[in-house]
Amino acid sequence: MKIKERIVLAKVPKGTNDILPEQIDCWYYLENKTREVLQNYGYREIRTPAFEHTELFVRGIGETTDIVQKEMFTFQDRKGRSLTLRPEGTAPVVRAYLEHNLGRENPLSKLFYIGSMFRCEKPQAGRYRQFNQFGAEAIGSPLPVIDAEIIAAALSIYKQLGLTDLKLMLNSVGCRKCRPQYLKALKDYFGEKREMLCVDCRQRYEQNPLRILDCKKEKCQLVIKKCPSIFEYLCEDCANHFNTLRNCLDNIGITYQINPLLVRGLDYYTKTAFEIVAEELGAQNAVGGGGRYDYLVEELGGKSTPAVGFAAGMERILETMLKQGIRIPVWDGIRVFIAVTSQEQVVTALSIANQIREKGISAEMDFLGKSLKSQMRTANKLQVPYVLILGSEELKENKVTIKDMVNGVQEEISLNDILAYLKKAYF
RNA sequence: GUGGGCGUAGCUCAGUCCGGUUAGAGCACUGGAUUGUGGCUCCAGUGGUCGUGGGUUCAAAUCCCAUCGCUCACCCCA
Repeated sequence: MKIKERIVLAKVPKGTNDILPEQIDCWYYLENKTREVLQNYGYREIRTPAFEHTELFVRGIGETTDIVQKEMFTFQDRKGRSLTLRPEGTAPVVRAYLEHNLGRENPLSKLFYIGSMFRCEKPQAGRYRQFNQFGAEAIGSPLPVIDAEIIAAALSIYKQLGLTDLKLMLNSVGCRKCRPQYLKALKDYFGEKREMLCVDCRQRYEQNPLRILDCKKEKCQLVIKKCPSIFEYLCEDCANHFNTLRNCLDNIGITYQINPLLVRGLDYYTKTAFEIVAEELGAQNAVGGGGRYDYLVEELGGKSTPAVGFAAGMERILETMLKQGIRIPVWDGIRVFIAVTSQEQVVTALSIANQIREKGISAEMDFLGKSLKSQMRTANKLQVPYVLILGSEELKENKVTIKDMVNGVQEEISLNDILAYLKKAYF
């Protein structure tokens, strides 16, 4: 094959990554801890397809959101139906909840997922086109105590992973009743000062004034600083919800920072909105976030059902773990290497290797016809604690040499004693 | 979509400013250092159209133009 062709063929698409064997232990560790913690909190795993009908996301996430407007991987199937690779996990979970009537079995469904999400953005640090998230959704309860629980579950995962110095940011974005009034107040406020806002914010002013609060531009910040606070406009229900949530969090020892400017990019949030940030990460510093979405189930065709959820970015978590120097347990590696002194013994070697493997001990041998010296080098590179050396002399007497690679000592043992010897070494 | 930085061996990079032997180093990889034995050391070897295309020149990794890729930031998010 020509070099030029190889350059294109042997290259991942932009914004995607291979996870190589040397990195896989991190992923196992993260996934296992996540499952463990979420199951302890009573959440059950659900797996939904990697793609859905486009309409699900348009309706669920919101037409005016950046995700829907410019970040979705949308394509047509052969019959012209529009499908989209899932850009987030909540809408698919709610879809599955409705499709399988999970609410009928159980008035409260506690579900979690782990999987890849897809967004067609320009990649940068901590942002990829295919990335992995885990998340949890509690569908069916309007009570603030479930908000507190799901926040606690998220924080517990980070804690179990050994992460420190994470900040929980908390806000309420109101509901159908009170948010329109706040939006009107924002419009009134920003309307007078429109000249001082950036181009993007003038656009946001028309589409979704709440988003202006998120703008990081200095001149906008000056205006935002003095804008009306959401907390002056929350209705009684929302205010009570928020206060009770705070009370719950205080009581279980979770510290948080109230940030009235915290606005999430998905339209479905109501009442509680939160974000968990790690300062190490720089520009893309959110390792997780979530909130309540009391209208989403209804929006997707179900009956009115309150719900709350969160999602976390797994690449960002691993990145933070790396920056915080957290050690991750790795695979033990191969325990026994079977070396041969000549090719006549390879079949015997294969047979012995399989016997060892069937007892649950990992074993490896040479498949390249290498010299004994070179096999020993391979064994050493694998950091194998024991090497079995099959020599013609010993085999005549049904014996093999077993070498302890740590202290370099070797002895001859009978073929029948191999398993007993290894078992003694490992159990 | 907008801007900045960077593309030389599998990896980390030197060489580029100021054009001039056959493009280098370390690590990694392969083999060897007396019969069938790893690590340390020593020796040798494999590996590069210097991202790609064009231009200037007697001569280009080096200068100019274009293009692609990577990366960081903005926007937004995980």
